[in-house]
Amino acid sequence: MLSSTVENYLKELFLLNPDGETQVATGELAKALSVTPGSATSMIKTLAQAGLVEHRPHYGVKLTNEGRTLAVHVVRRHRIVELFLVNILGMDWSEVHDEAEQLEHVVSDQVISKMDDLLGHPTHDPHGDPIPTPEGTLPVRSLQPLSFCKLGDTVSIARIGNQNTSFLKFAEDNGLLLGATIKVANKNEVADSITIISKGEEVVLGLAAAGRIEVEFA
Amino acid sequence: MLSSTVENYLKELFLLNPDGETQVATGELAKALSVTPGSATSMIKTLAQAGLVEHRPHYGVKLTNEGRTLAVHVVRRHRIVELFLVNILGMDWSEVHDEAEQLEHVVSDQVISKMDDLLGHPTHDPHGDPIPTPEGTLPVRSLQPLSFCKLGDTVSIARIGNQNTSFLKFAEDNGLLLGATIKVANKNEVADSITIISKGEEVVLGLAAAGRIEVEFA
DNA sequence: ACAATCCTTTTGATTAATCAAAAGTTTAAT
DNA sequence: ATTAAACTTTTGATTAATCAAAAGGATTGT
Ligand SMILES: [Mn+2]
Ligand SMILES: [Mn+2]
Ligand SMILES: [Mn+2]
Ligand SMILES: [Mn+2]
Repeated sequence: MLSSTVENYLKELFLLNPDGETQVATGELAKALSVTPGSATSMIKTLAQAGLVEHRPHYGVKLTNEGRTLAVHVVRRHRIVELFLVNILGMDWSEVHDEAEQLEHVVSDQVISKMDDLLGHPTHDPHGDPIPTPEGTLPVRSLQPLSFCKLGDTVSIARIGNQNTSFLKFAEDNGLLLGATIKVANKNEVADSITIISKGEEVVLGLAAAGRIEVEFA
Repeated sequence: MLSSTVENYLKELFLLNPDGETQVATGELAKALSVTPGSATSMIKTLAQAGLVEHRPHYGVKLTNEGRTLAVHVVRRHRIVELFLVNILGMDWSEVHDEAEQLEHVVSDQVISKMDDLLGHPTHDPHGDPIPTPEGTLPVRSLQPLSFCKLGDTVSIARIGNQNTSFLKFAEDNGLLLGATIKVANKNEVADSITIISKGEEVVLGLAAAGRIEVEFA
């Protein structure tokens, strides 16, 4: 049995490097998990010992196939739990991330399977993130950040890549929900801002924030 | 934040001594939690330090009011989760105890409250155990063990005081479900057995097993 | 080539939880 | 009153996870 801590490290390595192409820096991992770099180094060594990651000291770390498989299952549990909390228990999409962060480590495969049935085998979580299948494959979509859109583009919102509660509340308050159609009304690289029309209202966003909203052409 | 370990100790102390009248022996607690007596002693000292239990060395341990309140909340979470797993997710009553044993430590009050709403504010869990209110009060029923029944008694099953998976499966297979009406067809103190009619079929139980089935007169 | 800087790793300590086995207490039996 | 049995507590060690701070690599600018 993997500890919650180990599962969190594996999951974070996957999220920071989903394709397993790059190497994740120790400091980057440490920051994502809110631990000191020394703690991360120490855990990386443990995981390498267990064959779950490959570590090139001073260069970085990467999941092995075995580690990746385990990580993807944690992600599956996280996302199914999130969708369950929203769709079945009626919680707000801005609240469920922290709950799922804990639940992902204790819900059994059987519970996940029952939730999956009840939800009708969903492909995406409340934030638009793909839900891996039980076999570990991920649906792929080609999305682009809202910040890349050009003036006049009409797109629909497909993913919010920021789990922060207040960001999600802000998005909700301004009609920036999954599937919502929006139009780019202004874009000013110098002012670092983009203006969109959502539900007939103008909403102004910094480009950094807009970069965390992913869209597809409708 | 209390650790899962601390919550398990508090909960077990409550279950072993719900009325807070007797003292729980260190060894009894240790056995219930599957730890060595030394581990229990050590944790008891920690809990006493935190004001959650009162410890009389070599005599026993008892929850304080504060400890009891925390324990009852763990019990509430456990039982709501169990009922949720059965009624909403469709799991078997024989499987949910172990799941709930983990989930009770991570589900938030908000999740519990949503489950409670969805379940219609139930008063008892799938095994007939009372669900404490959010304020910590417990519904009381006066039940008696099936082993105390006399020949000819007709009673209905109100609680199964044994969470063991195979016991619960056996009970289910023999129609010994909550609310089922049964009749005592034979009782032999010497042979240590009792025979009941359940769904027209005879079922023979040892008196120890029958002692874990609690009934009320219909 | 040589610092300065920025990371990463190592070292040494700490905390929570546990166990095995030794030591101590209580109780019950002779 | 002793002794034995049963239980509890203490002691000493271990494991997982963490941190602060020291030490060690790598990179970049001069
Ligand atoms: Mn987590
Ligand atoms: Mn999500
Ligand atoms: Mn538990
Ligand atoms: Mn129960």
